[in-house]
Amino acid sequence: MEPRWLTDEQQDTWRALVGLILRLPSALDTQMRRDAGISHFDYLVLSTLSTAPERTMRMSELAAEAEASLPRLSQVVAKLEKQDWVRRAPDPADGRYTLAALTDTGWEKVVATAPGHVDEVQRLVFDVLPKAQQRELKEISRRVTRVIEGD
Amino acid sequence: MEPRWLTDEQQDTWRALVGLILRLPSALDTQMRRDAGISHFDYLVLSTLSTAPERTMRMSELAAEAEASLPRLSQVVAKLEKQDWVRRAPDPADGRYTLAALTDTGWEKVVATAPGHVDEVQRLVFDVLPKAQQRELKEISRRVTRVIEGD
DNA sequence: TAGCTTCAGTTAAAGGTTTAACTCAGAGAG
DNA sequence: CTCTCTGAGTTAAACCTTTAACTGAAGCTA
Repeated sequence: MEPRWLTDEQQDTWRALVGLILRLPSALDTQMRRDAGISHFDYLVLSTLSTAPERTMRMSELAAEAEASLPRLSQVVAKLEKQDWVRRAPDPADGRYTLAALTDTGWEKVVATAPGHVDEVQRLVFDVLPKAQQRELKEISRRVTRVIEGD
Repeated sequence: MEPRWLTDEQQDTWRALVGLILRLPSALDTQMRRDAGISHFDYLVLSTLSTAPERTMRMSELAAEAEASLPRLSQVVAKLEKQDWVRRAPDPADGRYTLAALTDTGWEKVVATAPGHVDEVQRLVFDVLPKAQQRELKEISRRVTRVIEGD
């Protein structure tokens, strides 16, 4: 069974994509650590919570939205809890779930941090891509993540 | 100075892209660990070396091609050296540089591992993207990484 | 030649992530 | 009612990555 080797064209594309997935995360991290003292993933957790009803979500829901494993989320939320940005409590409706809630100081942290983050996203991504490519990027990302989810 | 908030459309795109950059690396890692017992980054280092003249490169060159920091590369190469896949020696032409060379067993490891890797790349990326989107993906990735490099 | 500087590379420590084992609440079967 | 099963969440250990400090080779200046 002969493997399906990449064409030269595909190799170029693949190398470019690998460059992207290796560099973009660390670029986002750099900006967040420099300007807000937290990692990009910390911010993702806080900002995801900030958009939820009551600014509260179950840990497992939050993990799914933030594309994280539950152990990873658990560690990070423990850290955020020490800063008093998040608080955890068992779900009164079903003790198996844990509700994570954004505190007022956590909300303030998001508000203070969001502008620098969106500026960076604009600068790194949207400023350099014409509208048509922005549309393609959404479609491409969804198609690839859909396959991965299917596994 | 009002921050340049993302439009709804841009938010969708951004979320999709974040999903991609969080999931694709771990999907690649999963396949490599399962089928070859090494990380995707280990493979990237080995395969990059395998394409170099004499299968030999300076550490700093290799770090640049593999988009890695030098400390990270140094650790990984130390590990690969223990498996006798790579050997290091000072550059005779200039003792400040270190040459990393792929051994014969290292070459065999790449040959044995490549088919499973390319199959996975085809499956996750190229199989789900029409040619036009493949072209866009290359262009998009290059534009974004170019900005990041510029920093 | 001595001494300063620069830069490649390694090493050590701190922090983050993953994997596997464990705890515990609720649901269902007998 | 009790036993078992399932699945959410935490914890511990191994591993990996980053940051900062260190080593050592070559070049430059006096």
